[in-house]
Amino acid sequence: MSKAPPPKPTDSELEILHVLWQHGPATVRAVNDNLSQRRQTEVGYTTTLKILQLMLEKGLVRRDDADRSHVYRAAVREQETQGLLLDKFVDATFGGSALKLVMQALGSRPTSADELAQIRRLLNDIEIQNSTPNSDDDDRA
Amino acid sequence: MSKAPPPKPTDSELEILHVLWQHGPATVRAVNDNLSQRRQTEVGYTTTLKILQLMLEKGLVRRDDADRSHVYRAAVREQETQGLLLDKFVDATFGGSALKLVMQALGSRPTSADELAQIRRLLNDIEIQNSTPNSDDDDRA
DNA sequence: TGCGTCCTACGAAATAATTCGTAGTAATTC
DNA sequence: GAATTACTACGAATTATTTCGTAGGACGCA
Repeated sequence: MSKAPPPKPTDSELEILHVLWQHGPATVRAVNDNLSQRRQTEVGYTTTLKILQLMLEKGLVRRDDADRSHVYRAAVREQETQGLLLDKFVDATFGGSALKLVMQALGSRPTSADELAQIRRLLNDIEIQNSTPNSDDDDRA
Repeated sequence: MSKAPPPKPTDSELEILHVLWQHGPATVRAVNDNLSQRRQTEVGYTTTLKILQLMLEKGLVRRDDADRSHVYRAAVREQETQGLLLDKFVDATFGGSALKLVMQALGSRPTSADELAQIRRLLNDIEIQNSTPNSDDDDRA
């Protein structure tokens, strides 16, 4: 058996992950500065430190403590984490229907022509994949 | 000044809202039975009662206490609530980009041809709306 | 009327998340 | 080498959420 997968990050943890995903490995100081910037309010240094320590225990980040200033980096991938959170959110909010979510997301907010075009391209790709099953992803009828 | 808008429901509150949206006004007993069904585990009656009472204070539900068994009903609309939650979720998880969310939702899970068709129809509707503003949804230029 | 049942109200425990203060220690500087 | 600064570890207060126990009142019925 392998180790337990990292749990769903909390809001604060997710904010820190965004920083790490965007900037790569960083010290507590760097993360904290970045965090303070993107919020209205300052964040206490030890607050950021504490959360990073908890994230380390949960397996959400790894750290290099060779130097005195430890360097943290994300241990989970952005897409995978977003996918995990999305699954939970779809279940909780839209009863598991990704379709409803997409309809709501597109229907209740302005969407530019460019964005619509991107989505159309994606739909085309998906339909091609659906209709031309490859050896990897078979569709037994 | 008007009254404060109802806050974002918590997970448990959202679960109860789903029951009320689906079944209409209901007693605590009815909500609790329904809740116990859709979970693996039983829910304590007073747990449901308590949450409904808190939801009443927050303005998420209204109640008719004319009879001994009070009857609760949702005070917030399903679509609006989902929209509110979706906004927060998009901000927290996808940095505010609804496009990324949609791409992730469609790209990383199986989507049936029927669903894809529905989305295409929606895209068409949106593009028509974008290009032909009507009198109802004004176009002062 | 008295008993059992169902209901609401309320207090409070348990857990989780967020925040920060303090202490100790290593590095830096004069 | 003494003082200042920077960093980690840790404890703890605070707040929110979820959960349930208990008390008290109303109802129904024999």
